[in-house]
Amino acid sequence: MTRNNKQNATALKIRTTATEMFAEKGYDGTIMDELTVRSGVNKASIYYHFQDKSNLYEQCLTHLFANVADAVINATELATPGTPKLKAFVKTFAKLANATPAMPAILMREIASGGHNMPVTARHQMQRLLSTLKFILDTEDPNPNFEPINALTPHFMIIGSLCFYLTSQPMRDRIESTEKIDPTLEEFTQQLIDILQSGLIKKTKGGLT
Amino acid sequence: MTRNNKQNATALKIRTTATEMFAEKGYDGTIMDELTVRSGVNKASIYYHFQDKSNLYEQCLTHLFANVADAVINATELATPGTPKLKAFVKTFAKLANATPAMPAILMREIASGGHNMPVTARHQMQRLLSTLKFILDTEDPNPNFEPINALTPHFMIIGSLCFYLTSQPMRDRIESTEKIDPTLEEFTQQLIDILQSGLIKKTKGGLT
DNA sequence: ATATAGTTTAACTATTTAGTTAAAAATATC
DNA sequence: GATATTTTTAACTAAATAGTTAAACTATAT
Repeated sequence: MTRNNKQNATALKIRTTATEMFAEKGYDGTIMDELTVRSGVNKASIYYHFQDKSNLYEQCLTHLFANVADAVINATELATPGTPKLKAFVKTFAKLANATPAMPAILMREIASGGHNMPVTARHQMQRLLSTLKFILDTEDPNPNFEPINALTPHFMIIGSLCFYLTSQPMRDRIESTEKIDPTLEEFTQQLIDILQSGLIKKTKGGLT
Repeated sequence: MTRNNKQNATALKIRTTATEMFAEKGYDGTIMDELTVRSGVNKASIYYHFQDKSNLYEQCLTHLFANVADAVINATELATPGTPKLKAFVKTFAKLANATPAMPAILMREIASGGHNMPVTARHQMQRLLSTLKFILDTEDPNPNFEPINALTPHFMIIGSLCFYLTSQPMRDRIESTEKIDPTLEEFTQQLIDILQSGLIKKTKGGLT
């Protein structure tokens, strides 16, 4: 293992563990001494690689959100006529959020606190996602005739519901004792897609009051 | 002002300010000394009325969530044939969450951290909301023929999207410089209702893939 | 008016926590 | 393989923060 690899390994270990902890306990709830224990990296090493806690947080968030938007946007662009873009959008976001549970947790905390500690880069990624959804709904391809609508509503219906579903899973698991009634992520995602597609598509007969 | 009134006034002032702060900064981000400044109540008075920070937090959350479920459930029960229950559910929750912005913020933080510091009473209120929505979708009155679906999906579509919309408002206000494109809460709520009603209603022709 | 219980106050204490230091160890460069 | 550079280490410091104390104040009942 070369020095560069080792440096990368240490810094990566710090960032990975820190991201987990920030997601679990929030910025203020994350204690640097606990990070040294959980990461197995000495405190001064942390401060060597990342100048201070706030910088560490910033780097964690930047890395965390960096690939999400790319992956989702990429997946929607690859969507073939047989695979509607909206479906690709939802499915890819769901898959990524599930694989990286720190992302929805930190996103929820950050939004709840007005995004005051959210790095601009991270915020930009979320805005890119919204723009992409807006484009999908406007160009209505390959699904014809989406009703004109402000994209913010379906956007938050997707992001919001999936973040709530995923982050509430441990809580729900603790509650349900007798019957296992909750939908799986796949079921949840499919229902979400179905409702959105039926709800967004141009209707000949008007909806209910 | 009697002594009892004064006691109530002080305790109420503490709880109100603390709830605001917990919503803004989270549990660990809320500093007791800052609470004394913002509430104008001496520190020892806080510890007199509430034994410690964790107890104060518990009481804040209990009070915060206590009336939300009641109000929403009450509104759905009062829904007349002309006012669908689903619409009443969404509109009432939206109204309450908007009037009490601490509620969605704290809910998001708590769910993000696995609900480990959420008082059972507060959690029960959220479960009551879910049960109510489940009942609405099952009894399909006065809207006929809701497609059988696990209520968790529309539940999180409602709660999740509204929490995201409301708590992200300060963040969005900071960004948008040129054009004011975001929907108002009323518009957002109406779109949400429309999509859900169209998406949940029993379809003769099957939806898209 | 006074005794009593409830309430508020300013100053204090103990602990936790972010961040530092200087030396040792590992690694690269010559 | 000696020398310079980067990285890691344990012990330390300064500041922030939760919680305490004992005295002063207030309202109410006797």
